[in-house]
Parts: sequence; C-alpha cells; structure tokens
Amino acid sequence: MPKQVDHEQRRQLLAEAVFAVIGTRGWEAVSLRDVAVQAGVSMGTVQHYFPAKQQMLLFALAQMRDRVNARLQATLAALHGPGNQPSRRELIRAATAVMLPVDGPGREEACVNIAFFSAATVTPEYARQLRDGYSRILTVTVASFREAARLGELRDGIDPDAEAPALYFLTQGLVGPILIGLYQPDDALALIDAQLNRLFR
Amino acid sequence: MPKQVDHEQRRQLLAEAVFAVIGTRGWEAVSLRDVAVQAGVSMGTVQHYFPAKQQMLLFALAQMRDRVNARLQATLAALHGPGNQPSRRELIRAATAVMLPVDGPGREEACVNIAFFSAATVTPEYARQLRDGYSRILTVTVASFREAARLGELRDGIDPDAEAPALYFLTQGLVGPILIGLYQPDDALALIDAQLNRLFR
DNA sequence: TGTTTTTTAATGCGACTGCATCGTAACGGT
DNA sequence: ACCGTTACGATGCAGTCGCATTAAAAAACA
Repeated sequence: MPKQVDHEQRRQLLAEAVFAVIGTRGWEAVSLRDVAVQAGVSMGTVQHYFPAKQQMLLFALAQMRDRVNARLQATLAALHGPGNQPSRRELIRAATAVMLPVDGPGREEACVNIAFFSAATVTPEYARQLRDGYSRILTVTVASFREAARLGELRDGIDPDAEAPALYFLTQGLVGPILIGLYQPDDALALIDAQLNRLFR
Repeated sequence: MPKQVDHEQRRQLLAEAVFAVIGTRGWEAVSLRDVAVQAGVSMGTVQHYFPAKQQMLLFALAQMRDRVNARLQATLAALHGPGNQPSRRELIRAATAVMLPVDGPGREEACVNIAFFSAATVTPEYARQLRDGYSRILTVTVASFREAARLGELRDGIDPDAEAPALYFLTQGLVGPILIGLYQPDDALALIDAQLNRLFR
C-alpha cells in the first residue's frame, strides 16, 4: 500500500538538517522553511513527516542522543581494534574526548545539545529526554569506574562512585567554555589528563 | 536640558524584565512587546532606551554578569560578618554554592546564562561578553586557591593552578544537570564537598 | 507662560512564523 | 488497467515579529 521511501530514514535526514541549521545559524533559525531548504525538500515534505514543529525537534533530540552514543561506541570499538586490550583509563579518556567539542561533528553536537538545554528550562518534554540521555551516559561512566576499581587500576583511596560523576560533570562543564572560546580543547584535555593521573595508577 | 528619569536605572529595570521573561517563558519569548508588558511599560519605551533588540540583550547580559558578581560579593561579605575570619575553604565553598542554581534567583540566573550560551554559539558578541565574565570569575577562583596554598590550607601535593579550574568547571558542569532535574542541589553540593575534602586539610 | 527637549504611548508596515488546505505525481495491490 | 494510498509540492492564512513613524504628555528653562 505505501510508496517506496523509508519513513524512518527520511525523518533522520530531516533531523540532520535541523542539526545543520542549529549548528550554523542557531536555534532561532530553525523554521519549517529553513529546515526544508537545508534538507533539499519542500516544506510540505517536512510537514508530512512531522505534524508539528515540536515533534520534529523532539525526534531530532532523540536522534542526537543516538548519534552521540553511536560516535561513542565507534570510538571505543576502535580502541579494541588491532588485538590489543585497552585499559579502563584509555577507554574513559577516549569517551571524555568524544563528549568535548574538539572536532567538527563534536562541536555541532555540542551546539545542538546546549540549545536543547536552554529550551529544556521551559519545555519539560526536552528536559525529560535530556535526563534520560545524560543519566544513561552517567551510569555507564560510573560502571566503567567501578570496573576500573575492580581491576585495580585506580589508586588507593579513590572512590569510583564519587569520582566518576565528578569527572563526568567536569567534562560537561568544559563544553560551554570551549564553545565560546574561553578554553582551548588542548587545555581542556590537559585538565582531564591531570585528573586521570590523580585517579589512576 | 530637562531630564527626570535615571536613564541607567530604566535600562536596568528593562534588563530585569528580560530576565523574568527568559526565566519564566524562555529565550524565544523575549520579544519587545513581552518585555514591555513584563516591565509594565509600553513598547515605545523599550525602543526608546534600546534602539535595537540585540543591544537590549547585550546590555542585559552585562547586567547579568554584574548581578552574579554582586550576589557573590554579598555572600562572601556575609561570611566576614560577625568578627570572624572565614577560611579559604569556606569562601570557596560559598562562592561555588552561589553559582549553582539552588534557590530562586540562582535558578533564574542559570536559565538566563544558558540561554545566552546557546545564542553565543552563533553570535560572537555574546561569546565575547561571556568570555569576559567567566574568565574573570575563573581568575578570582585561581587566585583564591593560590592564597589557600600560601596559607597552608591545601593538602600536600595539591596544585592550585590545576585544581582551581577543575573545581570551577566541575561547578559549571553541575548547573545544567540541576536545571533539568537530573541532579539534585543537595547531591551536587555533596559532590563539591567531597572534592573540597580532597583538596583541603 | 511659552518653548524646547525628553519620555511615553500608539499605530502601521513589511517580513516571517507555524499550520491548514489543497492539487498532483507515483507506486502497490487487485 | 484501474484505484487507493502515500509522498510531496504550492499556496493561503491568521498571528507575531522587529522596527519606523507619529503624536501626546511632561518637565526644565526662557
């Protein structure tokens, strides 16, 4: 009965257009027309896949969470690549670097996320989705620290349940300053490494 | 030359109206008309004091920086109150608590700041102002840590130049999660205290 | 009191917004 | 080959936006 297009793939294409608009011209520039132009389709197409603008943005937010997680998994998988077993410290450092806006995609993701954070202060739906996404990463971070503690990679007296959130929120706190040019990515990574030196043997 | 009203005071009144609009209905709701209604004046008045919307927002951003600094100074001055000399740890902890959205004013300030952060990703003027404001607080934080080190309040082996930015950015990283309800203010303060226990004797 | 200048208010305008309403093209099932 | 459903594009509409224009009100100085 349907035609031949992949519905979900079309929605993802439009979500990517939303990201491009936010990343280049900001959250305020996200109009149905501009998203359509960015995606190379007509406005009717956008309306066809998203009955309302907020639904488009909610889908885009979920898509962004998946995108970050995918980039995270890919980075961690690359460390496991050529037959070598990475240490927990290497994994945690790589995951931290992924969340910092150091390269092009990372910066776009950070811009989109901070825009949704701002919108979430007055739109509970965004806040709920952000909570889900960030709490998951936080949980994984804590689990990774506990594993490091179990493997004896942490220094004596380091509490993984206390230091894992601290490192995670420190990373989050570095995103904004990097975005506005207050802190350079190299300095941020140096700060992270200093903390890792303190936590790991 | 007749003049009856205090120009600067009027502009501050309008800036407060901007904060109220952002805090209650979000950055997108900041229109000249809504700001005028919030301030209890007409739209022509807003236009008279700010020839363009962006100038109003730039002034509001500078005003917000002053407001945070004022609240910070007031909090620190209160610690110096009844003839007692507060420790550097007490001062740093108080300053940290001021920057977290724990009470009403703190939450409004955090909402406004995150909104400007988002806007700063595409508007360099905002980015520059934010850099100035945050770098100043960062400088003060580092100076306070150095003073703590000079007074011997820090534990052995603690580098103030490395740990001061870490604590500062950790605090910044806690703001967003508290705003969206991912983290409770009490938990955030507990996390800060755990770090302070590590840094101070 | 009359004049000048600032302050405040009211209104209009072009542009843009999200959304609804069409019309049409294209494929799948029968 | 026909028809129904889906995909998609074009256009209209009520509302809002920032900003310009205009005028009235009010206070300081002549």
